Amino acid sequence: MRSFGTFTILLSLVGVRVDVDTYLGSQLPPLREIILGQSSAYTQTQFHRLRGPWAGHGLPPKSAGLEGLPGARRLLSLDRLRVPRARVSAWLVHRDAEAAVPAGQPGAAGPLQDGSGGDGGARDGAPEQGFGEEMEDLGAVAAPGNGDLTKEDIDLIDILWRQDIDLGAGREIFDYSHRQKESEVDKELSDGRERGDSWRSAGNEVLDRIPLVDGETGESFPAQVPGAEDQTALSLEECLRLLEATFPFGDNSEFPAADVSALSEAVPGQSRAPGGPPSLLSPLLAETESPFDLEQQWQDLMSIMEMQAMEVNSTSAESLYGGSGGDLLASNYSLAPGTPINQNVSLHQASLGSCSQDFSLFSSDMESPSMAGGSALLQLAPDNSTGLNGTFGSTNLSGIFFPPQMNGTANETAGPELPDPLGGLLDEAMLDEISLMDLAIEEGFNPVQASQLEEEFDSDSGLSLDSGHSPASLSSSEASSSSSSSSSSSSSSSFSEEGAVGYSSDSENVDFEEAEGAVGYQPEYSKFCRMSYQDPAQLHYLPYLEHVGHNHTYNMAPGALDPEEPKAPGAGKKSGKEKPSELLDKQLSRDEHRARAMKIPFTNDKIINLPVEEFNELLSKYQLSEAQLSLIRDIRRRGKNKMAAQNCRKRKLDTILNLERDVEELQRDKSKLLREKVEFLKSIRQMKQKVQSLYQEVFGRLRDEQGRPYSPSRYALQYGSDGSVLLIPRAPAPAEPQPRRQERKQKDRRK
DNA sequence: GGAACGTGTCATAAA
DNA sequence: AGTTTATGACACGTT
Repeated sequence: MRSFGTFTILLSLVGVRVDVDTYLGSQLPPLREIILGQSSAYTQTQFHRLRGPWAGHGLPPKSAGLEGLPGARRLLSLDRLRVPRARVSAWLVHRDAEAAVPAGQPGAAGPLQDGSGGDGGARDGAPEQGFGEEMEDLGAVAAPGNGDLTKEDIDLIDILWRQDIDLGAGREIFDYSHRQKESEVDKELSDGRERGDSWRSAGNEVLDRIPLVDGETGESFPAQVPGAEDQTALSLEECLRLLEATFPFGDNSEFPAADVSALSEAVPGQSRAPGGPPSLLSPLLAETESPFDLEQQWQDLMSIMEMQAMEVNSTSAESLYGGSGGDLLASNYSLAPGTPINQNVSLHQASLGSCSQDFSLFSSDMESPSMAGGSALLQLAPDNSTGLNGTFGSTNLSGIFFPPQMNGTANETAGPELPDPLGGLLDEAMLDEISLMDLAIEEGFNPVQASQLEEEFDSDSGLSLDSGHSPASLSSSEASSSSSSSSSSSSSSSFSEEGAVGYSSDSENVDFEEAEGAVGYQPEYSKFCRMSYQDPAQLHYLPYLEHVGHNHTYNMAPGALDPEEPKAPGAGKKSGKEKPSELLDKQLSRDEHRARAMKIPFTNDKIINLPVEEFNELLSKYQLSEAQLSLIRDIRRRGKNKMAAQNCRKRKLDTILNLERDVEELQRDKSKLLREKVEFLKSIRQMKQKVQSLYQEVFGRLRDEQGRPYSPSRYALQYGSDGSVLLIPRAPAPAEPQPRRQERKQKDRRK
């Protein structure tokens, strides 16, 4: 059974009774699956089936009115919509703000999308459609300030969204958020304001009106500064939403279940701290800006690369990737030779350069809302929002887990921050990945390959290890190898081939050596039948040829047919008197000529291919001179060595081909691993975002004895290994005494 | 004419 | 010890 300890933590902090049944009754998918995007386990159909009831019917009425926590919502929304996500988020923020405004807020851009609230049932269709609707809304509701989404932008978003769908891991997240957003909007428009819970409505308004800073994109949307009354309590939906957006696991493997009483104790005056939630939540959201920004920069760059790959891919005959960004990246490397360098640079920028820049990598259209959000943030929380951006903007990724430096000292990064187990990992992993990518670029192979792509990758010329050995050439070589093998085993055409291969117009006589090498007259023929002469069954054929093609050397006296005879074969070969015999001579190997010259009574095939016993037996049958025996032995030796050389070369070639194949395979594996690494990095990033969000949320709701919020610059939450949560003071400020320094609260609980 | 390639041959080592 | 096989090196012809 799933534990909802995390619920307990949050809900107890905000003074809301936990009703797990409400969650369970909401027919929500398991938090783990929704949030973590184990989604990948779902097929698209399954997912739509999964989200169907929720999207169609919305949350149960009991929990339906929560439009709050836009930031938390956006933690999930469009998480994988990288570059365009910023724009989409801007639009979402805008829409949220507008949704909150209809109550009469001046400056509302106009009527909110009716469709989004009423088309929940229709969203069960293909995700493309759903998003298409979104995009229509997006285009229609584009905010004057930041919503100048062009058709190109929308197309880009759509492409990336489809890409996310292909990625598998992203679609659920997206759809979940999408669904959630629909639900929220729907509730906002329909019954959200009719809710009798005035406090909740007020809270929602505040939450909706505070400067919205997209936790993922870092974009801020200038919303109207609310009355900023105290807003502490969250509805169950808010908590659910927050939890879902924060914790990936329902069983709270990372955060032990909280004890309600202990947590309540830890947050005295929790419920009515004036200006609490807005001032805390907004900096919370703002704080997420920079870390998200950093990582999103990286992610955006990845997305861009994927886009490039996609574009390149779309033009190529073979669709190299059907899956992940890594694949896209890989294909990008392979298919777009010009791009790798840019990607490389981009990666470096994202990982290194981005650490020192806040939004520099983003276009102006993104900076705009961010800046606006920042200013609004200062307005809302003048006492603790200062330097937030600076702090996180200059913090590397490893600092994402550090307690929020909500106050002052922008560069006070040191502090008693919590250790960041994932931060270092992420940094290292990113560095490794970058190095891997660099390596990949250096090696000229595509780094990332989806498992799905593996078959496709086989045809991926991007490996470009050896363009000459493309699968076609490989197969052809294999075919030739096999053919040669088969021919060697079949032995059918062997002997005729022997004649072709072995016989040129030469003889071995020293005088004839100039003709050596004529063997290669028919390379093709010999290539196909090179091993055929191993077949003894064909040995009888050669005598026939010998007799047919008479050699003028035969005219020589046996005594004159000394193997060392200088002139006879050569003269005959070059005489040109008898063209037919000359042609025939050219088909004879030197050894054949020698054998003829020496009047060897059996064929060279026999000489070469007969087993030793039979060969010796054959020799015993004839009265052969020593010269003849020597020639026969040489013929046999050379013949065997000739075959051996052919086999050796064939083996060598096969070895080369196999090695190339192995290299290809290893590169595929490497690419696959790299792609998996990228996926893991994404997961880690998401986890960190969620954990950070929860941290900030929890911390922001802590109150001291006087009901005042704790200063993030002075205190921090620390998670104990035993599951306890401690409020610990930060490093003491040199000038200012720490009144609550000794204060130490333990919120508690056990798993 | 020279490079690349294919082939045969030799020398040598190992089986 | 002789034979077979494997392989590097070389030479030569062909393209």
